[in-house]
Amino acid sequence: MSTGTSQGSKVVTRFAPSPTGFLHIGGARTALFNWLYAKHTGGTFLLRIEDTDRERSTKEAIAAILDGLKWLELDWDGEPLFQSTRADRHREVVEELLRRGNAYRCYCTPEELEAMRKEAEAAGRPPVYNGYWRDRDPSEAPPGVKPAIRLKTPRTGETVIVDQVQGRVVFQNENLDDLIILRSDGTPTYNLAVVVDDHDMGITHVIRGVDHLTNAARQTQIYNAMDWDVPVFAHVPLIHGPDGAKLSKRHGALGVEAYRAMGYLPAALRNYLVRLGWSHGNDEIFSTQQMIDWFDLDGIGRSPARFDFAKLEDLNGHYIRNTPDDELLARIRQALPEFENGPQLEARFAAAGWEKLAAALPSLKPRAKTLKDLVDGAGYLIAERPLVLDEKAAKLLTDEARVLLGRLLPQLESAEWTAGALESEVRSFAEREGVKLGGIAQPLRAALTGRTVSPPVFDVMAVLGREEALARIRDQASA
RNA sequence: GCUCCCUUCGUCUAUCGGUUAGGACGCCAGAUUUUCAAUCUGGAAAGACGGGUUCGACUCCCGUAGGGAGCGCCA
Repeated sequence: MSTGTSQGSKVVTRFAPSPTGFLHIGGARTALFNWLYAKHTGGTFLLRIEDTDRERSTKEAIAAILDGLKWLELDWDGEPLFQSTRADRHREVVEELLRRGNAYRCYCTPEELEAMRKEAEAAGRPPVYNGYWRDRDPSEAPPGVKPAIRLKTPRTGETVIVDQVQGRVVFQNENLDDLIILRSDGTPTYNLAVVVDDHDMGITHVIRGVDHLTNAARQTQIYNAMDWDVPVFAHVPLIHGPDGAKLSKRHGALGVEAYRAMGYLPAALRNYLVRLGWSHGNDEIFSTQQMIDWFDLDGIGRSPARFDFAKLEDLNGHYIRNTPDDELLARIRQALPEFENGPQLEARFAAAGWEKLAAALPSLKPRAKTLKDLVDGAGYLIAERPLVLDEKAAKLLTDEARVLLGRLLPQLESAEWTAGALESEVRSFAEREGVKLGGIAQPLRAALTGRTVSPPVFDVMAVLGREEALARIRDQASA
C-alpha cells in the first residue's frame, strides 16, 4: 500500500474514451497502459465514458468499447462514469471560476471569432482568441447575444508540463488563448469536463495519447485556476500505419472486435500492444503477470511506432501453440460465430463432433497464425464424401497412385487404428513396394483431405477415425 | 502559418560517453521432414545529414532535412 511517491497516495488511472466509434487499436493500447500501471502500483483503474457530444455518441459505441475491453480482459474498477451525468457539477465549477475572477463572459459571435483567427494567421501569429471581452464590461454586450464563458488565463509567463514520457514541455502562455469552458448553450466543454472529472475521481495519473499534450497545458491552467493538484501526466506516442502516416482502416485502425473476428487471441494482442512504444530490455514475450510486474512509465519511448501485422501474427501463432487444447477449443467455439460462414461451420463441426476438432488441435496448432487458420486447417474434418480435390491433389492422384492406394487398403483395414501403428504399417508397405514414403503418403493425403498440404497424414487418419478414413481412401483407390 | 514532439537494421526495439551497436518480426540459406508448418543453425540488414563539446560520441549541445501531433462554442 505504501508508495515512495511524494504524494504517498494510491495510484488511480483511468481510460476515458468518447463513444463515437469502436475501441480502436490506439485506444486499446492506452487502456492497456492505464490498466497495467494501476495493477503494477496496486492502484485503481477507472473507466469514464466521455459522452458529452450527444450528437455523435451512440449506445452501440458504448457497448463496443465495453465489449472490447472485456475481450482484452482489461477489467476496470467500479462502474463506468458517464460524463453526461455530471453537467451540473461542471457548471458549478464554472460558477466558482467566475466568482474567483478566473473566468469571464465572452459575447463574440462565431463570425467574429473566425475573422479574428484569419487576422492572426495573416499576421503570422497563432490563430487564437484575442481576449476582446477579457476586461470589457458586459454592459457593452450587444443585446440578445448569449455569452460563452472563457477561462482567464495568464497572458505572460509559461505553462510547464512535467510529463513522465515527454519530459519537461514548456508552452508560452501568450500562445495559449482564453479557452471556452462553458458554451453559450450552457454545456461544459471537453477540457473543463475532463479536469473536473479527473479531479473528482481522484485520478493521480493521466496516461493518454500525445494528441492531448496541448490539452494538458490548457487543463493545467484550469487546475491552477481552481487551486487543484495537477495529476501526473504521461503522454504516449501514437500508433502509425506501416507507411508512417496516420493509421488507416486497412492498416490496422480497426476496432478490437475486428481482431477478435480475425482470430487473434487477447493475450497475443496485449503482448503486441505493450511492446509498441514500451520495452523491457530484450524481452518479447510477456505473461500477464510479467507485464504487470515490469510495466513502468519510464519504459515508454517518445517516438511513434508503426503497426506491423506480421509481428502480431507471429505472436498470435506463439500464443496459439502455447495455449492448452481445451482452452483453445473454447476460444475457437467462442470466436467461430464471428467468422465468415461462422454459423454453417459451427453446425458442421458440431455434426462431425467437437471432440474430433479437439483431437486434431495438436497437429493443427503449429501450423496456425490465427484461430481462423485453425478452423481452415480443420476443414478436412467436415469435408463431405466424396471429397472435392483441389487442383494439385487431383494431379497427384495419378492412375498409378490410385492403384497403390488400392493395394494399401487391405493393409490398413487390418491395422490397429493409431497414428503410430498406421505409420509403421505404411512404412513397411512402402518398403515392400519399393517406393519412398512420400510416394504413398502424398496420395494418401490427397485422398484423405483433398489437398496436398495438411497435418501429418497418420494424425489425420487417427483423427478421422477408421471408418471415415477408409471410406475416403476407397473413394479414390482403384483395384 | 504558428506551437510542441520525434529520427538506431524494412518494422518493433536494447544501448542510459568507451560494445565486433544486441534482440525480435520479416527476408535469405541450411538442418530436420510424408506435404506444409513448427523447431534448430547460419546470413544479409541500422545510428537521417552537418557542425560542435569531449581523450572518446548512437548517446550531450546547435543547426538542417524529414516525419508526427495540436491550433473549434469536437472529444
